[in-house]
Amino acid sequence: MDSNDRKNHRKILELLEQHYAGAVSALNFTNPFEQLIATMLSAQCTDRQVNKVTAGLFQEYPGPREMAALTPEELGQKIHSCGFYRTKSKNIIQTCKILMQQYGGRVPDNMESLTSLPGVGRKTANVVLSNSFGKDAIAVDTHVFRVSNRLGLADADNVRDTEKQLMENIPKKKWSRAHHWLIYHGRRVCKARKPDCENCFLQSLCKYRRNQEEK
DNA sequence: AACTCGGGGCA
DNA sequence: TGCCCAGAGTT
Repeated sequence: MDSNDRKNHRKILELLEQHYAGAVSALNFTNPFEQLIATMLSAQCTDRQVNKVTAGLFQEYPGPREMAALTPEELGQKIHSCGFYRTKSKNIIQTCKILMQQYGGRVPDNMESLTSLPGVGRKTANVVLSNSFGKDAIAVDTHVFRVSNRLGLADADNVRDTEKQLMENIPKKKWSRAHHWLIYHGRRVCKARKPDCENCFLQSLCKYRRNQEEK
């Protein structure tokens, strides 16, 4: 990590911000409970599908008390379009019951408690911690992992190292937005299978692109 | 590491 | 029609 790397990181972040400044995440919730449930729903389905479901869902069931009273069949019907609905409804209802029984109806604000909830893994926990509780954390999903590695914002073979390196390489002020930029870039341009390097505004700064050209 | 869960959107 | 999606849990 030398001054050239830092300069490169800074340029990449500037361009990401410039390019995606207007892009707003549909999965951004100030309310920790809403953030938790929306993120649990978002596993392997598009943000649009989640967004379609959540508005009405939170209107009708604003907290764990109300949501815990649903049967898996009832909730499954409501979240059907998000996929994996049987697993998700079962986990969400059980999580709501635990929130009521063990956490006074509130969402815990630490990693250990969050990941002990059924259906809540490290990524979901970090989204809640950083987004709704203002904790120092960056959630790393498949897009963030892949894109940050390709760009050289991280060089890691596991999620925890990516988290650490991103927190080192990105100014804290930009963490939550950078998380969104990387995901957005991963969906539109830096795709897993066929990255569209020819049309990428970061190609001159990208480590992956350089490596490809050397081949 | 390799499964399973899954309906919906999109080329 | 086939492929893939803001993951997590089990084997």
